[in-house]
Amino acid sequence: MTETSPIRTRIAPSPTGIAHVGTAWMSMFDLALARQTGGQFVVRIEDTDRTRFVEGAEEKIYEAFKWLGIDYDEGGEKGGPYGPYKQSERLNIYREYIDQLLASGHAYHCFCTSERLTQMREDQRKAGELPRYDRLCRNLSEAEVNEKLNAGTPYVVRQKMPDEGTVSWEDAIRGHVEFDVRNVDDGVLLKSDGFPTYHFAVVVDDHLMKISHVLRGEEWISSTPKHLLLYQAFGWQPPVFAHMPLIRNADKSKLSKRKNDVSILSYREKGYLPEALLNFIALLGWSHPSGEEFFSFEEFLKVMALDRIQKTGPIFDTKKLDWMNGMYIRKLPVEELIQRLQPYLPSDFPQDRMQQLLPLVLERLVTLKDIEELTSFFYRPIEVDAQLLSRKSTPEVVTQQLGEVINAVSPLEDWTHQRLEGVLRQLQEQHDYKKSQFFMMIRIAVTGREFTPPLFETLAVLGKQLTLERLAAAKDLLSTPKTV
RNA sequence: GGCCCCAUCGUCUAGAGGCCUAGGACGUCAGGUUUUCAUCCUGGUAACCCCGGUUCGAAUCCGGGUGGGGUCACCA
Repeated sequence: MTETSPIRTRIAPSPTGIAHVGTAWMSMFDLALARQTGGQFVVRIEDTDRTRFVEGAEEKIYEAFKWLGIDYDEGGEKGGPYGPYKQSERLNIYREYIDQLLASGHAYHCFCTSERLTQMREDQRKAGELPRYDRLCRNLSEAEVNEKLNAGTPYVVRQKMPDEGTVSWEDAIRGHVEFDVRNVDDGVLLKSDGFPTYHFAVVVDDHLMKISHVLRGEEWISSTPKHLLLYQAFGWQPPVFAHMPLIRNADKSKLSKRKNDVSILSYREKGYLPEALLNFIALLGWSHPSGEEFFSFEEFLKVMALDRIQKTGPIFDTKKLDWMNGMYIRKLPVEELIQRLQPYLPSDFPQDRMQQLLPLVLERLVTLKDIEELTSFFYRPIEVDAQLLSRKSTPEVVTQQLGEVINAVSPLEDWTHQRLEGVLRQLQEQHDYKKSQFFMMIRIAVTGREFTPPLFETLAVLGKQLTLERLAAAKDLLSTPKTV
């Protein structure tokens, strides 16, 4: 079997926008195959569409890979022995191979204008036929072709499909797949601007870069016959194809940025840990042989095998990612967590109190970014809603209770949560106050919120001075007679 | 519409003929712990698309339906 020989894989992103989670997902599998066999994982930039090129998109991809820890071997910013790894820099190479195809009769010049093609498709649509090139230029004589060429007529080069027969391959994920060539169009190989189309460039590059296994989305299945026919025309050995399922939106359509957040870097911005994201997407369409759900990227690279990849397209539902991220955060050693938290801390965050604050909110963090929202009342002025404060009682009672609380805690010498708890519980029991009302009142008075970390610890960390100030302010808030 | 791919709880999945009265995880619901939220613990809810066939036996194999998806560009 081929398992023992080194596998060379590649990811071929187009710099047309954001770094896509699908790219990272596919790359994980590519990397695993390469690592397991001592092969290489290559990054090739497919920038043959000048109209969709986005400045900076390529850099985003490298940045995303770096953040995730997806370490490729060749291409990208690293270069390598089969470069250039950017298609726009390989134009002369494609030209050379196009000429080869033209000479061998596997391709032909087409001078049809886009207007004619549009009209042709329109007519076909009206006639109920399937839209495809009518092969008008396929039988142009050499003289006719030369004449047009000499006249400088714009042209494209098309692939000459066989008239009949079938093309098939053994897909590593789907098994035997077969197409009738009569369903394959005479597609464009070289565009009029001199750039190759994806279909042509991908075949030439994969061959020249010695890619042995092509992992790509299911969306490419229907164009694989074109690619296979090109390999045949060149007399090249095609790679193993493995068509992965398509990740989907909730409505089952192909994952899109319109319906989902598919930007890798935006997950970083939102405070997700790269290891959590990686673990989460590894579980899409694949499962660990042991049934484990939590495993490191290293572990994944070791145990991944194509035969555990599902054929059905998984829906990208990040609910589980939220849960997983929280779990990963809580498993991090405190010192490391503090380091990871740094980029998400607001400028006014009291770094010197991190050791006190973190334990209070640790189990409430879903993302790293939550740290700000969860701790802000410790170091920023609060706003207390009078209505909320006396919601479960009356302003009079609350005013009185707050007074008692102030009297009870004011004398405290050691401001610890144990002492605070002792004093306040005693007060509550002494008057037989309803716990939920009494403690919630204090909570709202000193934090302005209903949901906070445990009350006594919160008070302890808040400090005596600030606690008393806020209690007094809350009391004033209610006792100040409202003038109508 | 042609061609192609696919089909297990709401979601991610286990399952490669009997171990399945279909397992796990997330979510959700209920309860416990608790001064709130969260964490944690316990329990519940919930699926093999349909119809044939093969077989002693089918979630698993075959066929047909149905459903969903992809693709039909000088985009990838």
